[in-house]
Amino acid sequence: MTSPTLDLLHFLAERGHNPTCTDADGLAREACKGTITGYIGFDATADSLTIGNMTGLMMLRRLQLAGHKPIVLMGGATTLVGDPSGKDESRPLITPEIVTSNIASIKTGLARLIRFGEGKTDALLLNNADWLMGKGYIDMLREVGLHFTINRMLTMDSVKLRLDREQPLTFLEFNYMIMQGYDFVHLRDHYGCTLQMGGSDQWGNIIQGVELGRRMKGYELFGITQPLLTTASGEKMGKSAGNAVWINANRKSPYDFWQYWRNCEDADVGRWLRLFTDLPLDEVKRLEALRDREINDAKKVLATEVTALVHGREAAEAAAKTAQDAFEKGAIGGDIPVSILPGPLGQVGIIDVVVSVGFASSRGEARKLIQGGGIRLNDEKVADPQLILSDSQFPSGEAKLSKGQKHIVRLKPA
RNA sequence: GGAGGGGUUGCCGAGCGGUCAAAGGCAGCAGACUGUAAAUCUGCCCACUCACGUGUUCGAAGGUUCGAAUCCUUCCCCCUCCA
Repeated sequence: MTSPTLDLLHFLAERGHNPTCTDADGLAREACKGTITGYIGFDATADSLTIGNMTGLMMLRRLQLAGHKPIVLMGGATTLVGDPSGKDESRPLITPEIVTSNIASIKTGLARLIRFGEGKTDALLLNNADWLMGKGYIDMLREVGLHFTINRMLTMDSVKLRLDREQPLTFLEFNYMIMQGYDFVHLRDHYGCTLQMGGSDQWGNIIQGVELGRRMKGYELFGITQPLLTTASGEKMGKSAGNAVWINANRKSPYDFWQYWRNCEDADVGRWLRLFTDLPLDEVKRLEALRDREINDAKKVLATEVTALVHGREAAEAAAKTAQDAFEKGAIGGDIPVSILPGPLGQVGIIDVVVSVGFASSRGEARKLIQGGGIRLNDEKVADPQLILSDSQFPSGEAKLSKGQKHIVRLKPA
């Protein structure tokens, strides 16, 4: 048995994180001393994290599983500044009030992925607003700014990208890396945190923190990054119909979340199973070896396991059952959303119904959908856009309306 | 401060007095084929209208024209080069 830390890097590698470490040997020595505390920072630009953040969350989860202590750092202060890394233009400013409420909401979505608490390896959720907001400008410059040279900062990729493209990089954003560096040192001071993880776009920021710790206090700090995830066909991971796949249930229902994973590309199943579930590796190997029609079984396992990690086992099973009923039995129930008709039977037209359930954003769009054969009522194509709904379509008190193969709604009379 | 180049429907990007609701590509939605996959092919893709059509769009406001995204004026914003 090697040291726990070699295990950590090895563990991350075998689960598909492809970690790059600033100093693997040093981190190994550090692990010999005992539990490592490691953190990842998240911006609070929205009220929920997305599955784009999930690889980071899974790294924290695995840090914890490996017997170490994770810190989830919410960027209550840094979000007000905006990280230029990996972006080719500035983001609009966001107000402190929004950031605060975003953080509160994000917290609720993390409970199942990472175990929080008071114990030795229980995770902490911190907010850098707690130490950055009250920090005086002159203090900050003298304590921290002293250790950064413009020469060095200008060599950072995040800065170079903007300069090379002759896109503006504001002084505001230019300060982001200083704040992030200071966070790392603060976490080392107060929580003994010696490891920062993140996506490869964070490499520069992490290095700055490592160097700052050494200059200010002689600390030995470490960083691990993982490459940006893309799907097998080269898309940036985590978008569905152009929208982010949110982790919080109020943003995306467990059923829709389940569907996202169920619909992944064949070529991604193995990677996703490794990264986003805790399934044993032999099981992963068995599942990813399935071919053709059978690979659907692997996708169902993937969907249920990931959904269970995020929304809980019960919600995951329910989503799986709803999907099975809907797609394999043609039944509707469970988590299929219910919509009330916008008018009385015998009067409401199908077009208005299609719009009111959200299948189309205008009546014209609804009409075109129907004309294109995209709408079905009780599994029968609606051919006539003028169709008026009547009792006969609601034999059991409700009707099934679908758009395409995957969008289903249960209709109930007003 | 001086000299130029721009701002077009989600994005990229044509158009440069009528035939422009505006080419093409991407993204998206639907159909076919399938396995709730990928690839491919087809249709749709500002709004209202069964439809003919109508109403709002091409940074903003005015103007010239029978007629403007296209020309003129002013304004706002972005970029490049020179100081």
